[in-house]
Amino acid sequence: MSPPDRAAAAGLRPTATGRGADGSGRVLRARGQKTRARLLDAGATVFARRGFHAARVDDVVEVARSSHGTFYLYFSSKEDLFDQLVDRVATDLDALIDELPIVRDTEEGRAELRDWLARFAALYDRYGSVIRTWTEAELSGAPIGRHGQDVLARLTAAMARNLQTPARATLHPAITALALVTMVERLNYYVATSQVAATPDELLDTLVDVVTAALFG
Amino acid sequence: MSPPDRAAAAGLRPTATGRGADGSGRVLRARGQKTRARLLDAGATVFARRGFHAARVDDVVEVARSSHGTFYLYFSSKEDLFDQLVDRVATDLDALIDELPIVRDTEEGRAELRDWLARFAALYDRYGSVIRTWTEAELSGAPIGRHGQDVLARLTAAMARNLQTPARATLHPAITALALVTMVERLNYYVATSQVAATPDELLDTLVDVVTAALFG
Amino acid sequence: MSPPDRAAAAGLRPTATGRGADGSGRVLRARGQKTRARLLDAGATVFARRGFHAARVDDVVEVARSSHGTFYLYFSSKEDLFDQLVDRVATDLDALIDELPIVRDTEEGRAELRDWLARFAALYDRYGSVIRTWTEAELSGAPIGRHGQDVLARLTAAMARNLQTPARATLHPAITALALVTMVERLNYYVATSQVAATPDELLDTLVDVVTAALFG
Amino acid sequence: MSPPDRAAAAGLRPTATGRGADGSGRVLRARGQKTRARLLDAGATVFARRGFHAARVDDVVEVARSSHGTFYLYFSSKEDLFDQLVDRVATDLDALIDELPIVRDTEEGRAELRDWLARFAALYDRYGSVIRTWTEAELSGAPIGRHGQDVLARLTAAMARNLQTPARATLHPAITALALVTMVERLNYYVATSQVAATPDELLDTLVDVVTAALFG
DNA sequence: TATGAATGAGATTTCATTCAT
DNA sequence: AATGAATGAAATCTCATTCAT
Repeated sequence: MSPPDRAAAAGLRPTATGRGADGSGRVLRARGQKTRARLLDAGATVFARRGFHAARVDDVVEVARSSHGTFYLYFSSKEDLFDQLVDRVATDLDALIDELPIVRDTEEGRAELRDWLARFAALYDRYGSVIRTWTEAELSGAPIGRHGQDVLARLTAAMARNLQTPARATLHPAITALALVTMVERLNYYVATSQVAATPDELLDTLVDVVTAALFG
Repeated sequence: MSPPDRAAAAGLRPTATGRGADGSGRVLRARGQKTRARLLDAGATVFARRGFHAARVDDVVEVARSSHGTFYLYFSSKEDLFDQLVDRVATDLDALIDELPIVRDTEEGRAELRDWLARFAALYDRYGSVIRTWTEAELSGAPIGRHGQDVLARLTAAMARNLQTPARATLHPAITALALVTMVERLNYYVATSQVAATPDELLDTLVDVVTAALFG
Repeated sequence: MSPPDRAAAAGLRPTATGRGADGSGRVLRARGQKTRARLLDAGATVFARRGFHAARVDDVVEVARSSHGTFYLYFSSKEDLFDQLVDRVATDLDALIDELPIVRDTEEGRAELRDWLARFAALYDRYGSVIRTWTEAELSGAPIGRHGQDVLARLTAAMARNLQTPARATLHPAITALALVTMVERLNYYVATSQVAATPDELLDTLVDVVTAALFG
Repeated sequence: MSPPDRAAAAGLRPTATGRGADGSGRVLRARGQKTRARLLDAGATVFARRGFHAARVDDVVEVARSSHGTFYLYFSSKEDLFDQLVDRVATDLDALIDELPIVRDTEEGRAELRDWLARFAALYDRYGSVIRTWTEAELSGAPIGRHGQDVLARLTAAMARNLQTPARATLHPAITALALVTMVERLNYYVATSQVAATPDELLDTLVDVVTAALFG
């Protein structure tokens, strides 16, 4: 009745080496790797365009110039595709989070912050679609939503380290950090989706200004 | 938290005349008014839980303890229900936008800002579900999304008036305003959905601090 | 993501009264009862013709002159339909099992046995399709298969009571009983599916003879 | 239990010449023979586990540790694989049918019957999976099913020869024979699939007893 | 005014078969 | 001789909407 989940059974979880993570055996050759990557990219594109629910597998395979059958060779469901995209983004984002600098109100400090924000913007430009979809309701309860919340929590915690200075002792660290983080995320969102007319440079300059002001006002 | 008079008024305002919104010119008696209100409330609840796409008419009528047939007596489609909810929220929000004070770095100015933010929070507590769903709707470029964008634009414009002072002339007005607005919206979102542990008071205090700092840093 | 199973949630489990067995609320009116019955009958027909796997929901709704949507209003899946049919058959069969007579080698005893076998044949004629499908492989592990095994076990146990006489003490009760039961079932199968040319009367006469001979040989 | 020489011989007999069964006239070398045998064995296993319809080529090649491409090198379709398995079994079964003894109610006669039943059990142990699947195939009226019916008819006819004695002239020969045959088949089925707890010896003893009783009761 | 029932277009998913290496 | 990859027709299932009472 319940057919063995081929993709899952085959251990297709994404790994750069193309070897299933559970060691169950299936190894993807070059061509398979390419197809899988094409489907992941297409997924990012389509989820960005329509959100998780409105996105159809049909759209994904069309963008990837593949077929339904092929899709289910690599992903056990639409949700699985999203999961794997989330994994990818979370990994990249975690790496970035580790590098969030302690903001200083100096020429150098501002340069460091600006650089980090630029890298965040680059990542957002590529995978913002997935990040935005984290927010999409109903998923919030599911493990996916949780995953997104975890990353958000780590980012906020990293930002909160900036508030452990006497200067801003009066601010509630968790809330302030979250305020700054969401501001950064949303602004990137509005710029990435062209809902506000601003150049990337203007975005960065403003963010550096506002964040610094908030921290050292 | 949610101001009762506002909510009650908003519940009926769009059809205060008792005229059905489906263009049929049908006049609603007391019982019909009540059913319609129940469906609208249920819609807000369900859209909040699942988002626009994942929300099923089935869910709405179940929450409203009504039936499919009845639903289509009051709304011509699922989208229509959402539209009417948006109308309700947009009206209330526009009224609030008109009252956004010019922020001043004085005891009195902070009190005014705090008061405004409290009223925003109250509105968000009640109708945040719909506001959040705007984001999802925006992705599809539907007229609904446009409606949301308009309100956002008006709110941002109002906030931008705060930046036309010499003090902050260096900041990009549109972006900064948008940054502050989204920060306020998102923080309310995270508090309303209990994704961050903070009391409403802490939220308000922090927002007043950060907004003031950003404007007068 | 996982939409609430409408049929299951609605408590549509079959009950003559049309009230959900779990008391969850949904009550079927006359029309609904009729449609559900039509679908169950169609299921029996189609499963008989093609077996469980080859049967398509398409076939079932066509025979019932209904639609896909309606089908899933009453059954959560093809398997659920089968489950409910099994329930129905198992209940009837259990009632019959209780009445299996102790076989006696007298005119009267043979008449009793013949009568029972006739009733079994009637039931088999109606629901043999479902009974046969119990056998269909892979189902054996699933709860469905188990259900079938249970009924078989009860029938065999009832038959085994016939062997607790000194006369046949040398026979292995469980195996002998099973041998007789399967013989009865299979013969009905071959007659019902016209794979052997025999009249119902010939079938009954032969079965009475062989069973009696086996027990009193 | 399964007589090694028989099974081994049967494994290759249909293509003992090394000629592919797909009509391509391809001549198989040792390696090809081995692969083909592995696929046939895997087919028997999988058909047993899931039945004809539920069995996927995927499962077969996985059990055979081969690939889809290879499968279609040896078999033109899933049905072809089943056909070839049926051929294999039918050949063995026909040989056995020819040896069905005329049952006599003597020590020697019982020994002969017991020996024959033991050989049947051995064959069933090995290929019962395919025999069982005949039943499923019969439902669809496919040529495969017909094949199975033919073998059954021959077996029944052979058994019917046992009834042409004055002693049992009152019994309907075809039905009685079929009754005995199906009893033998089903009992082997239940023992082979461990659905009844009985040793092969108990099975044989009981079958000899019941068959003899039925014929000479 | 209300509602249970019915519908069918459209989405997801499966799997036998073919292809390219 | 072997195989990983790709395909698409066909199946299952969902749900917004209409119908009949």
